Amino acid sequence: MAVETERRWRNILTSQMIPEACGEGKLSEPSTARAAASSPELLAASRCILAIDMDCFYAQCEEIRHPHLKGRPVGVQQKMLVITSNYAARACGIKKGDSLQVVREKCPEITICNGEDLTFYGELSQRAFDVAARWSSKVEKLGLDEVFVDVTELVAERFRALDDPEACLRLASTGHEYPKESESGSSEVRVRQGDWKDLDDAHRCWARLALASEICREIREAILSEIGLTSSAGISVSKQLAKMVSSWKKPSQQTLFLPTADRLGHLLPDDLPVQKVPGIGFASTQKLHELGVRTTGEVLSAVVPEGEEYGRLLTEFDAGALRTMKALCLGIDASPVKASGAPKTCSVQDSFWQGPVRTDVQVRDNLLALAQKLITKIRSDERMYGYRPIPTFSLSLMHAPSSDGGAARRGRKQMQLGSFQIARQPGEQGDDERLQGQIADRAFALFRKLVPAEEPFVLHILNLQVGFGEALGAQRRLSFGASAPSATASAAAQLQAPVEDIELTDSDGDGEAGRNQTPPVSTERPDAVATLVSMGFAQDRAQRALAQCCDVPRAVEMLLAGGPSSSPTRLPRRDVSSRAEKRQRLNCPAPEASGAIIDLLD
DNA sequence: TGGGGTCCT
DNA sequence: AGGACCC
Repeated sequence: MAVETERRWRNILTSQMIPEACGEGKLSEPSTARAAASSPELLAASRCILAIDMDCFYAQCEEIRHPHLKGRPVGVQQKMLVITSNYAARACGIKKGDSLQVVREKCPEITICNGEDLTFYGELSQRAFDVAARWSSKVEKLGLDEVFVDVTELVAERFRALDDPEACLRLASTGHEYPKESESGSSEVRVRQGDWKDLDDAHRCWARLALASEICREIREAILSEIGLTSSAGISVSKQLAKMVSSWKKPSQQTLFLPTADRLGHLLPDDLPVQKVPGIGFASTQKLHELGVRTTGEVLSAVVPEGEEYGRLLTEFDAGALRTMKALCLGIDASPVKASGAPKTCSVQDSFWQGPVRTDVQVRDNLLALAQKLITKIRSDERMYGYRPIPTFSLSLMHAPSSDGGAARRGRKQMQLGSFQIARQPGEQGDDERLQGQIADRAFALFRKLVPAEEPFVLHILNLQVGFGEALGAQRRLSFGASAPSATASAAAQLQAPVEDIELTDSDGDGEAGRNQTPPVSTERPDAVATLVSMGFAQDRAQRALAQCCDVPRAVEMLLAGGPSSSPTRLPRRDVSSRAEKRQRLNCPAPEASGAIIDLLD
């Protein structure tokens, strides 16, 4: 390939690499790629990222909850809107935001389910997350129906696990390959592991992505067989590109995006409307449109710092935002897949557009109902993620000053809860009914600060939110993890060493020894509890131990040690994993190299 | 238009 | 506390 193309290619790949090696996850300017850009080791480290998206998630959940609905037209309603529908309903022409009226006209035989309570959706979402977490510790939630999975390490481990350098790999990617019309996988190439080092970086990158596409298929298959959810997915070197191709073929299909040489100048089409780019949202799109900028190509030609249009852009965006936008329009995104841990906030909301709330008594009633929902949700979060302090509480609302006067306004008031505790300790049996009234009292006080007494109002939205603090008892866990490598040491090693250089040795001396000896656990609660009960532990002790430990092995340790104790323990960190966990992941379904990988021909 | 979340300023 | 982004 031409020298210039080659250079750009390296720059682009480098900018999408492992963020720690690239400078704090910040987007890199392609034209100012770092000196490290030419380092072959870094180039070889381009990431493998999956974006997995459940098809019409709420509607699928309703089909699971009510199996007789399966295949018939189903819509999910919130207030007066049908927010989503299954594919049988979409065949009638139903679109995402249609009103209930329109939907009934288009499809009289449709079944409408109320989707205002998200509890069940949240449970299935968590189970899907836990499935993905068996393949990687880096799983990031985006809403209830989407996850990013960074499988870079697993890909590297599977390649390394080929202990016979003469063994042949059959290489073919799984699923579609953007923008090819036919399914890939038909053309295959045999490669010996010993040839690996002779491949150039581009081909290595493609081979790794092809293996990632196979891993993606495994994860989606597990989500389907274990939960019953179909999904669509994208595979590429960044969250952005993976996400953008994930919707190319739907439903229940996946697409691989290879950063091939012929696309390097324009990883994204020049005429792509800006709002299609993830990261450019409603507000930015409005501003760009006012400036006459509608496509990625127009952004790129306008964002040249010496150019005429740049000054106009600077009136609406700051320089940092412009750099980010430029990178996104080039198809460059170095943002890391952040392991989603326990939620940081918990909120409940209700809206009243059709039946306006105008009196203090109505507000009180609604606050009581919201407080009840909030407590229920908090208790659920505590069961799933452990017990954490709850230091802050806030109310936000949208209201109009009077019935027909001014425009809707938003407001928010926060307070510190101090000695008033919503959180419970693991063993504690609090009086949640009294708590409900106390929460409503405080919420009403906050409401008063936003809407003074005697002032007329029409309330449209009420929202209660709590913020979680750090888990207590950070030191307690050290006593459990003595035999495992410490989390911090492992993290430090990863920061200093390229992925390829760590975990090369198997301390058991036998690469096969650990295979399948540990049941896949992760954080899935119902199964985990059942596992512990089947091992002879009492159910309530098992639940409490799991709430504190989050995984079966640690819960077993705790139970054997006489726990769970009444003092809360720190949650295990999701973003570092022990050697045992890694080995387990490596040996996850289908570790065989035979089904792997790529079309090495151009 | 809903009922959730995250991060940045 | 508000605003941006995501679903």
